[in-house]
Amino acid sequence: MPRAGLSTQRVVAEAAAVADEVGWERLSLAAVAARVGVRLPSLYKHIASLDALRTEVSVLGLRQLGQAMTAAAVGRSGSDALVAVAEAYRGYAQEHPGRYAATLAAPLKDNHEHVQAAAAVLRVVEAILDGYGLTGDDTVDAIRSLRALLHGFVSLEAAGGFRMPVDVDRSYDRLVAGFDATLRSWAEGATAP
Amino acid sequence: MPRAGLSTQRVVAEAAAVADEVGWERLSLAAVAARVGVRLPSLYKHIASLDALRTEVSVLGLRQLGQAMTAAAVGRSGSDALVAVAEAYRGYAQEHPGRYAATLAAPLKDNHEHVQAAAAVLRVVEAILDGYGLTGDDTVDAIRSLRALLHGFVSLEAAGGFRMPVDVDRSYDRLVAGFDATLRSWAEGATAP
DNA sequence: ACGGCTGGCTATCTTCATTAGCCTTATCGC
DNA sequence: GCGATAAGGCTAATGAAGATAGCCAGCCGT
Repeated sequence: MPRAGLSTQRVVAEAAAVADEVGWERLSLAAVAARVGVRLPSLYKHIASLDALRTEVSVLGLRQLGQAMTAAAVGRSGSDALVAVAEAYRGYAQEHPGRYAATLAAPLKDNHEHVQAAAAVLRVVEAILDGYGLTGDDTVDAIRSLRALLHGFVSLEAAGGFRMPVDVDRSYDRLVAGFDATLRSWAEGATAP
Repeated sequence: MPRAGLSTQRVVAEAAAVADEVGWERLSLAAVAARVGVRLPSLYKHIASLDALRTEVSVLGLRQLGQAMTAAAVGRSGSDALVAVAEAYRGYAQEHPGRYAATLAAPLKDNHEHVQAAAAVLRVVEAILDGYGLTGDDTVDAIRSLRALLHGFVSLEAAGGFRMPVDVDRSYDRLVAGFDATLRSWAEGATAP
């Protein structure tokens, strides 16, 4: 019996592909095993459990999402950076819906790599908001709001929530532009008095 | 063997309770059967399948969410209505996380009741936005943006995404207030020239 | 009382995650 | 080269869960 030449990396990558194809919630060891051409129990030589595999797919997704966002942010600042990162965020979620869903679904507890990857994403967001001159709790409100905005739009879109015959790209652009204006007003309010 | 006195209504209600307690993704027939005190196959006298049950829980959630939003909106308009409905939306999601998750997860295809319930929610949102004097595609952009905002914040909060030691209520209020301002600016832009 | 529908049940099948244990293939020390 | 050893496949078996078939008791209207 020839060896399949698997590795944890490979299994995680294939699992991510399965998640992208059939949906994060339908990711199963059976599907991964079939895809890589081994019997199901063989996977246990490379992963601890289905839950562990899911966590690793989540980490992979967070890392890739962070990279995409970082790449979009370099060389830009202020509104330009905001728009570019928002675009990259949505683009990643559309290209890799399974991985994207994975980034939200995980425990985030006591997993160093997971915390690291999540922190990297957060850092990009913080860097963008730096350009708006926010202070104190305003920064936290802005981070939360931006994440809510991006995630909300992207996940509703993925769930098929936007059925009206109006350009979805345009709606997204306007949402982001509106938030840009909101951030500016927050900054003004903080520095004015 | 005494009859348990079940009904489709009852099974759906108990399934909703299970979803709220253990999470939408962990809703199982086994858990529902154990909760109502019957054997698993007995449930099939009242529901067609697990998927069908999930759809019905989804409809229940949409209806209740719509009622909560409608109740919050009556007697208010403009910013007041927006803030009140946003509060009701988040409140429902916090009280019934399983049902809330259910409202997003369903197919929405060829199920009349489901479409009806979703339309009721949409109607409340449209009614609120009416007060801002938006026109044409602006209305669609606003609907999508508002849904994205509310859903994004609420689902990130439910996923444990807001860990920083800053008041989450405040962040939500500011996000909603910021969007209120954005809507006003859209309306101005449309009527100005 | 009785015939039929209704709503429980047990038994069985399938799929999937998981564990145990075998056996072959690489690889490393000599 | 060559054998020891670890690693990476496998089959077999267990248990949970969804789904189906078919039995049988209670409740109904006549």
